[in-house]
Amino acid sequence: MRVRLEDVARAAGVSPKTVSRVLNEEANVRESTRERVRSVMAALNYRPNLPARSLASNQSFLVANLYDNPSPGYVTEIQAGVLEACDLHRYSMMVRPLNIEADDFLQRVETLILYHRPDGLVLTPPITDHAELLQRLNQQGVPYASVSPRERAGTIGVFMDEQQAARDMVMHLLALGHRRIAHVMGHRAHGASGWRLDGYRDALAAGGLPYDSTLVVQGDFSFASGVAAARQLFSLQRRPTAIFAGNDDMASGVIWAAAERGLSIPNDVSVCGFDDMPISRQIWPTITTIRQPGHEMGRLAALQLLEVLRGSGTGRMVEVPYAVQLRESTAAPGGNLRRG
Amino acid sequence: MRVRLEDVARAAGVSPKTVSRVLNEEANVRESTRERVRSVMAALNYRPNLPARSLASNQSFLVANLYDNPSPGYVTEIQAGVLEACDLHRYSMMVRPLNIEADDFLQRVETLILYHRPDGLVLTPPITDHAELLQRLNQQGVPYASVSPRERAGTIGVFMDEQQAARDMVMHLLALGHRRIAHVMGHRAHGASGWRLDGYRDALAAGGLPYDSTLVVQGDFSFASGVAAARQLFSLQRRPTAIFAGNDDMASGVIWAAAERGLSIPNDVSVCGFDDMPISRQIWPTITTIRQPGHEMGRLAALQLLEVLRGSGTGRMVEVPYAVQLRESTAAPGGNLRRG
DNA sequence: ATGAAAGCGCTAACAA
DNA sequence: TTGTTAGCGCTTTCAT
Repeated sequence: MRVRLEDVARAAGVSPKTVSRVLNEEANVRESTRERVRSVMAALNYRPNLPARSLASNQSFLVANLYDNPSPGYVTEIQAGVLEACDLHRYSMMVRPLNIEADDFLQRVETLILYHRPDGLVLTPPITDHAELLQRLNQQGVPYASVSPRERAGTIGVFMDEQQAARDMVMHLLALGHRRIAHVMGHRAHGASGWRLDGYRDALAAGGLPYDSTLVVQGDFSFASGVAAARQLFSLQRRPTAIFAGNDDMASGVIWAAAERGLSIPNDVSVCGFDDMPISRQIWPTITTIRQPGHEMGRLAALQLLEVLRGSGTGRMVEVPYAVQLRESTAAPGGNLRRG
Repeated sequence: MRVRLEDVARAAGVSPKTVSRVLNEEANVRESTRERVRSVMAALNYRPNLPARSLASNQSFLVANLYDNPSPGYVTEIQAGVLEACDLHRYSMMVRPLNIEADDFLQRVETLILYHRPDGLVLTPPITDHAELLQRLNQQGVPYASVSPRERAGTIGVFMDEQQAARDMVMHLLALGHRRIAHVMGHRAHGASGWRLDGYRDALAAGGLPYDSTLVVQGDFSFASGVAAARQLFSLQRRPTAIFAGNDDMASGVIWAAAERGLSIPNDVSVCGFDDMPISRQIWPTITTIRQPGHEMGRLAALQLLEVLRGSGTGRMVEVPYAVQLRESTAAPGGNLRRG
């Protein structure tokens, strides 16, 4: 038979309630008692029964990670970070892919909450910005932490200064001597698309360049949209000498379209992306991009949530640093790339 | 207050046990009663309390998906499939990245099992082949289903005829006229590496070509190992005209190394991969590969497991079909590729 | 600082 | 086919 809390209590010569106190790190236990109980737990290899705890305490010790993101690299990084934080405090994590545009999106989240009763949620973009969902969560008192939400006020979680990062990225292109710089925007539903566009505009302004709307093409963060956008840009009378894509998938699409058209990168066109996903290191040339620490962001967001769940704090909106990752896809206009 | 099973019973004019029977799809309930209870459940928007069910029935309704796989694309596909199957039967899924080579690998799985008490596991390669783990699971009576295990006998889950697929892939190269075909092997710990090598050898034999060990290079399924292997192959006195990489990540590494060396693909060298991961469509040229239906495999493996868990069957080892995906990275030796 | 009693919401075992 | 009783392993509330 499995070791129960009662067995630990008997072996330690205390009441079940005291063992429970130790288990839950509650106050009002003498330090010597606490240690004795702990050592008995270890000796008996005791593991609390999660369902029993949940039933009695009305907590599930469960964090649900909701996402609707086409990038497997991003998703798994965030997941691993959330899991690390959950493990630390012995919470479980469940993951939930969703389709934010489906008719039954809210219904599905509702069912998840009613059925699994997670103590809290970690939201990732674009779910972070679904106004109706957030409103319901607030109404129902379901705690959540957000990764890169559009609206940071009144929310806990984690963010990066994406606008500044995008600005730095484009400043790098300016510093190389580019004057005709295009931008491929991400999906409208994502806050990131706006921030990255704003950073692009900031850099142009800082460089004394006018904003030219023919150089800004709508994409949706997918590889295919990067290809389409690049085809459009390459057909322009005056081709841009550099393209800042809103993420790495689109940047790889741009590079693909360049190859299709016989353009050499970065000789004929410089290309840069955003996120530092694996693909940015796996194509030729490797992509200059912005390093976004996905694992760390998942971990920090979950930690803020857990602070609330455990009553050990209120959680904050934490900022994480980015870094410009220079690789081979950017060079001075007409610059050269070793090619064999 | 939340709706409980007792509330449903009262409203339907039956005993709690009868409601429980309906909930668990047990026999011995008159059809009319069953329907009445169901409609009351729906009317009250009743959701069973999972912890209470677990505590009373000693089941967790939880399936854990264990993996140690460097490919995010593969992992998320499998995950989504497992989740779909779990949803169907109202089981939850938790995911668990692990490091199979860590000293505490077994310890970690043990802790997971003791703490979360999943009713069953879905294993993915290479965890499927960890002899000691399998032995323990069998000892402890923890049910599991495997995706592409090395040893299929006595196991339930899902597999693909990878050897045959690899053979087909290489036969395609032979059909194009290649006679000097290299192979980059995957990680030794993965059964897939062996099957794919065997398929390569089968094809050579079928084509009447000798096996040349200088044309077979050890990799580990990573992009970097593909680069390294290709550098080695490209340095050979007599360069291969085609390279069959053990997966798409390595194939993209080969293509990267070709670009580095100024070799054109498929003009100078044909390259093909395996798995049909997103990267195979996101680089130039797109990669000829074997389509492996990850989502479907995850789904089917989980369904076999759930059959066992729900007592509705014993589960089987299911085979799924593959398909050769012809793309732009393969052509006849000296063949041509449109390049602008 | 510690303990005793009650009960969380469901299902198992048994009874009718 | 349906119902009754007991109890899963823990935490809560309240007492001491």
